[in-house]
Amino acid sequence: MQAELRHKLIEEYLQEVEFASLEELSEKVDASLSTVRRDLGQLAALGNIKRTHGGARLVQTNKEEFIFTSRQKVESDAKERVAEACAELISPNQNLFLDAGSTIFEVARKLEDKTPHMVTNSLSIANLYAGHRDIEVIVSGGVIYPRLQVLVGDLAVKAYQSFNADIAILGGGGATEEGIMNSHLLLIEIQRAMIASAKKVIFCLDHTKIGRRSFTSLCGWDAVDMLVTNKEASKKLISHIKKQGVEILLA
Amino acid sequence: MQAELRHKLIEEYLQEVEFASLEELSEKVDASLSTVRRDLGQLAALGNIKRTHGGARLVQTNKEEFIFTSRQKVESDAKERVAEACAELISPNQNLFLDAGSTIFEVARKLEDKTPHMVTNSLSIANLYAGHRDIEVIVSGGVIYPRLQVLVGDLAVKAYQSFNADIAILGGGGATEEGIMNSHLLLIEIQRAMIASAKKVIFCLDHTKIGRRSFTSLCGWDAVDMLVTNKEASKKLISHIKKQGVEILLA
DNA sequence: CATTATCTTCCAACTTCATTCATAATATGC
DNA sequence: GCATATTATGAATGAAGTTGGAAGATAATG
Repeated sequence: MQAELRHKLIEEYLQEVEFASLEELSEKVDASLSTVRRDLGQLAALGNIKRTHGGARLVQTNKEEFIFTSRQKVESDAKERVAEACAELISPNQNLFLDAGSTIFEVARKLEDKTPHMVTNSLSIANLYAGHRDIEVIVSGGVIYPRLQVLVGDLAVKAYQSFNADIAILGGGGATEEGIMNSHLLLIEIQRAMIASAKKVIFCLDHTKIGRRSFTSLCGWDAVDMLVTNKEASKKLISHIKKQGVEILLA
Repeated sequence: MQAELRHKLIEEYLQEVEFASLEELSEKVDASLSTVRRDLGQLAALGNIKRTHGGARLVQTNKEEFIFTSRQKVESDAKERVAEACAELISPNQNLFLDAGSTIFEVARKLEDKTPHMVTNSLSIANLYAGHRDIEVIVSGGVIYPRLQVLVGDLAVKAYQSFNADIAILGGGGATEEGIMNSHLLLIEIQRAMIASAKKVIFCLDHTKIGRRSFTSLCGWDAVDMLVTNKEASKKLISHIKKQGVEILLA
């Protein structure tokens, strides 16, 4: 097997599992431990991967989508581009549902000129526009989920059920051939309510999420109208998703 | 098992259970106590985790990070004393309704040790405890009223109607012989809902509000169980209010 | 103050690492 | 096509890092 092919396989595999041991990778690419060690050394030198004792992991791991503060530093370039592209899709005065999560927060930032009406369960987004006179923000209500700055629970679900949005903009923990996944059950419950009450459903996921698995399945691709991601996302998986009738926007 | 994987497992487990003993973790990741100890030391050094005697807990996201707490100026001495006195009245684990407004925000600050369950329509209070694991904060939902950091409207009213509180702690724009007044109709609508669903109603008003008129009448003294104010308040008016069956607390 | 639990420090067993070397695959020159 | 240079691979080796347990120090508990 070619070195290049191995490198690609290793990266893809790490996207799925976040962390893998040398032995695991050795078996996966059918090469000796020495070779895998060399491969990882090269990939690590390029910065694509972080080498650890006994294995390797994706860089950026631990940066879970739903953990961030409103004072966060600039997110990755990819995330910003995705957010920008998504915001472009919105026309003035549309009614939006906005999910919680760092990517969607970035989208919200870029919506200032569109003066949309937005419903959100993200405290961060609520704070962002709390002092803004021109933008109407409806907060869903709910119990504060510590650390995540998200409102969850019955109150939030009912709130989304009682509104109708033109577009729901959502994030997630990962996406595979089967559909979107997310890590927190409480969030999934709310995201499903958003999907049910919105005319159009757009997911914003940067390339690090494409191919990655997460804790629980949120929905299949049939529930999704559009996926906004960036060019670095796995071409193979993207075309597979496209075949399932999802409109794709590459930032 | 690799160190990296153990770290991930430990963090995930702590997110579930909040606190875990060494032994518990040792079993969970199938490693010796020594190893877990070392792992926790490393995670603690990174700040992801807080080490304790015999175990570890998640580090709480710092509430100081939030926009609104820092924006709050030091309030007047009188207001602070009123807030302190009001907080003293609360016993642990009571269910509270917390109004918006600067005085009530000060009360909320002082409730940290009481670990009450609170429902609020104040974004500032929501932010104050957004990262706090021990205090359950329910946000009412509603439309953000710009400048005031308050949620108003139907969603907020309905939220308060659907809960029952032991105590509602409210503020206002002014108080006269006839009762409490407030400036914003939208707020009054919500405050009335709070009063209707609470067993006990406490108003916190510093002396500058006593005797002052405001735009609209909120309620008469018959709806109020207790008034917390400070010694500088008009004695004459206070005794008049007392005669109407309102318990008075002078800070 | 005594008892127990937990922490720190240390060491031996074990795993993983970097380096070296021989062999296999690939490229280059004639 | 054949011989030779270049590179990639896999195994062997001592070095470095990791692990689990034991012993003494320290902290919690009644």
